[in-house]
Amino acid sequence: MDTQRTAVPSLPAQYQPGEVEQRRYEQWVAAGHFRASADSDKPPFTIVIPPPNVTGSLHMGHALDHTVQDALIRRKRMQGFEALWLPGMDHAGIATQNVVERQLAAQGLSRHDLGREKFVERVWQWKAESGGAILGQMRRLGDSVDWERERFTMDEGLSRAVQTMFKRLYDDGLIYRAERIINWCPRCLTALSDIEVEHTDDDGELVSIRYSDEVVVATTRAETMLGDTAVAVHPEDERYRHLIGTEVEVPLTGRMIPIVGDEHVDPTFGTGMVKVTPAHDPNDFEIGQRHQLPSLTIMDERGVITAAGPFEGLDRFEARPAIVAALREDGRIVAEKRPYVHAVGHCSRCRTTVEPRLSLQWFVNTTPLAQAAGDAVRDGRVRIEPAELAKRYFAWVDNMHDWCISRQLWWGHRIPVWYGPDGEVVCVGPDEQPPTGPGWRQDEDVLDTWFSSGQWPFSTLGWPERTADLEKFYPTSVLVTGYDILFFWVARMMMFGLYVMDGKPPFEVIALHGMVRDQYGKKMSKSFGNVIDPLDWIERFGADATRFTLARGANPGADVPVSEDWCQGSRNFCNKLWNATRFALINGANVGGPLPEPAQLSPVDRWILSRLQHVVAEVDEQFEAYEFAKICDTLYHFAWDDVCDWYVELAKPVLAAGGEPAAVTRRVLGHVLDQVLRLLHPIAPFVTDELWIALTGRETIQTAAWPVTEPTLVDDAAEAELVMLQRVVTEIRRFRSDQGLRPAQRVAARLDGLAEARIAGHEPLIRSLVRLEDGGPDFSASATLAVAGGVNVALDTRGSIDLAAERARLEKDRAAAEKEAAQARAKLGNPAFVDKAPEPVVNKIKDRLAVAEADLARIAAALEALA
RNA sequence: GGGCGCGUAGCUCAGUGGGAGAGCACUCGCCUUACAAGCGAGGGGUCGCAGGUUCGAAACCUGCCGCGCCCACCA
Repeated sequence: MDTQRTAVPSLPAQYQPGEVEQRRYEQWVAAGHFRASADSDKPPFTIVIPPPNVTGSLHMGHALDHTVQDALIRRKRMQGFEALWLPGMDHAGIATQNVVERQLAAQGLSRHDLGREKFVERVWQWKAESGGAILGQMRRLGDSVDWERERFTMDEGLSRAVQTMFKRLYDDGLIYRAERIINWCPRCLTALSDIEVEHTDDDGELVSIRYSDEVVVATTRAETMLGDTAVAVHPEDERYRHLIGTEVEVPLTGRMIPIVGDEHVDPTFGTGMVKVTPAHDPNDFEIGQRHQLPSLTIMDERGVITAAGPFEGLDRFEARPAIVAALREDGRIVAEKRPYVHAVGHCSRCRTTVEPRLSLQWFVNTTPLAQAAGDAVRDGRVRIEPAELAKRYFAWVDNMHDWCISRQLWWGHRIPVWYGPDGEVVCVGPDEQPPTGPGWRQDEDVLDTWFSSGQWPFSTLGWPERTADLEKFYPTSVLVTGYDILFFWVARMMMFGLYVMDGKPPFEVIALHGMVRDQYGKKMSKSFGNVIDPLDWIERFGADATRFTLARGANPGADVPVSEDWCQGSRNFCNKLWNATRFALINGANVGGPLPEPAQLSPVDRWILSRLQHVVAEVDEQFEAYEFAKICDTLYHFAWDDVCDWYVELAKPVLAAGGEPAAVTRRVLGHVLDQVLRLLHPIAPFVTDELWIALTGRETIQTAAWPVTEPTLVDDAAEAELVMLQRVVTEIRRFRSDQGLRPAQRVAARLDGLAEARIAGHEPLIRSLVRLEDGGPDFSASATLAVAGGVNVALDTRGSIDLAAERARLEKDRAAAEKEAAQARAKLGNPAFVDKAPEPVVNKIKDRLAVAEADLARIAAALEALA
């Protein structure tokens, strides 16, 4: 049995993660453990990383996202899958361009000073510097990504995918160019899609302006009146119906505009009259369309008034008060309300107030694509975890507006459309030559960054080519990301994937996690000063502790609160594993060969092996349900409570006694630790690998098989026996604690009733754990303690027992038992309960009553013995 | 304005119809030869409020109060 015993390496008493982590990670990469091959016979398991913004650095949210993905990948790898975790980064068009523009601004330059070509070159330079930092952070986290497949959304291959996708959508009539009111950022000087606009409730000022005696309109944006081309009223509004078809003069401009009737107007709001500015408001634009109103653009792309007159050249926010002042002077202002809180859109990248602007842009007609994206989830081909979040997904895809994809930026994929001298428009595919000749020019704009990241699950695998990778690894298995980009990114990938991959959705499961928050549930923000850098934790507590802390808080779809205290707890847990393994090594734990025959196993061995089977089954279920918090909880308690606090403590006397029982225990201990380390490896890869190698002498835990349950090892009797043993031990310890008996102090005692409690065989163990010694033949008790399961302990402490304290304790226990018994009797005395409750429930109550009554009897006997 | 969700121990959260749980924090006692980043014991909750359904509600229904998030073109 001891032949495979490993040499005892000298592990230090405390786990030092820093040294271990760097050494191990380089070994893992060098050994090629993270590489996946399309040629493999193993079934594929694929995750593509949500590509981080190339200019950013990884924050706690990434650490959470990566921990979850790495855990899934590592487990599948151990389960024998060809597991591919594909890394990469996103060029993040507008965000990246803004960063570089800010750098230029610090030198007093603008992108126009450099010109398009030089500017883009400059962004590539910045990408090279910044991207490297992210890759380094991923290594520190322990991400087992296939580095040979790292991709970037602006790579040649991915750019080819973008062009192919554009061309295909264009040819199918799903991409079109139109003049529309779009969200415009006057600072970034580009169009924004709906999702790039964030609404906040801002203070404004609502003024009512008298256009004529009968016409009074309200507005928060007085400056737009320079572009008014109508006033609208509800067609059914009795007050104003007679005005429809007449004209009114716009103050300050002298322009005559018609009054039209339009259903959009809410007669109950304000005066029930609306000024209509088709070029500067999306609603007004629609009203304009319906009534063939002209659109008067009164502002340039920077938000500066261009309408001729006294306000020309003023910024929109200067023009507003100036116009209000001028109107007031004219006596045109009839009412003012301020502050007036209303929703205002801001550029999500720079916070500038968005200006609705009439302009010519490219759009994707999302109607058929969004329909398919919704159906794939509705019909179960794609599962959203947690399922409740599917409602949000549907709310989005079922109400999707057409997607504005052109951006007036330089950093990104240029729109592959050429315009000819005679108004020709040619969309050019990746293998086609763009038209040449005088007068031809390419569209200046680039595509929305989500247009390329939306193709990530297949473009990274080689699409549009039908590569071996694409065949093997698409569709991907699970997409792990925060619920915050369910709309931005996930819905786009669904639309594109279904569209070009023969209706195959890009992933089987969408596993959503929440946002990382601080220990009070507050959002982490720089201004609040509660941001935690994952690298700081990795350095102080280790990557495993950081990962465990995040995973431990990760309930599906829910936000994840973290704090340094909790990370410290995780670090302590890693150290606990470390020391448990140290104990095992010192005591010659054996990890080779089959487990001993059942007949050789002690009840304690059978108990821990049985518990292990439950744990393996639970962890598997929890993994399948993405219940990371529960995985951590299960393993934490099994490793710490069952293995360390009970099994190891119970094993000590056995190991000390030596002989065959000790050999059996060494084998069981080795097995249990081996399995626990495997189960924990996906979450805490470093410490488990280090310990497993020390324990087994083998190369790495990464390729060790994932534990499977062994039903023959489930042993209910042994579990019941240990529960009783634990209760008795705990009760005796409580007595010792209550009595202030020093842990080292031995007490003479006689244990009565162990046979009735079916733990007679454990008497030596119990005595050893709670330091009770045999009183010998002339034993005479000075006190009696009633403990669980019919066990009484007769003690002789030579007069040092505080009888009053013990009596008080027993009285308290009796009160509790009486309450319990009374409750049970009341239930059983209720005919409705006995009649209607299911039988197991009734039996349970009967059992409970029996136990309570037995407890009462024991307590009474003990009290009598005290007296 | 529309939609979704939450309110359980001091803090953060599990628990979805039958004995109120975990981690951290707290109290007491211990350096018991794996671990003081540890060991043992303990205290602490009318499960937001009010009704209802049920033999039985923290859980299911209704209303109210409080909080959060997402979406949104009421000037």
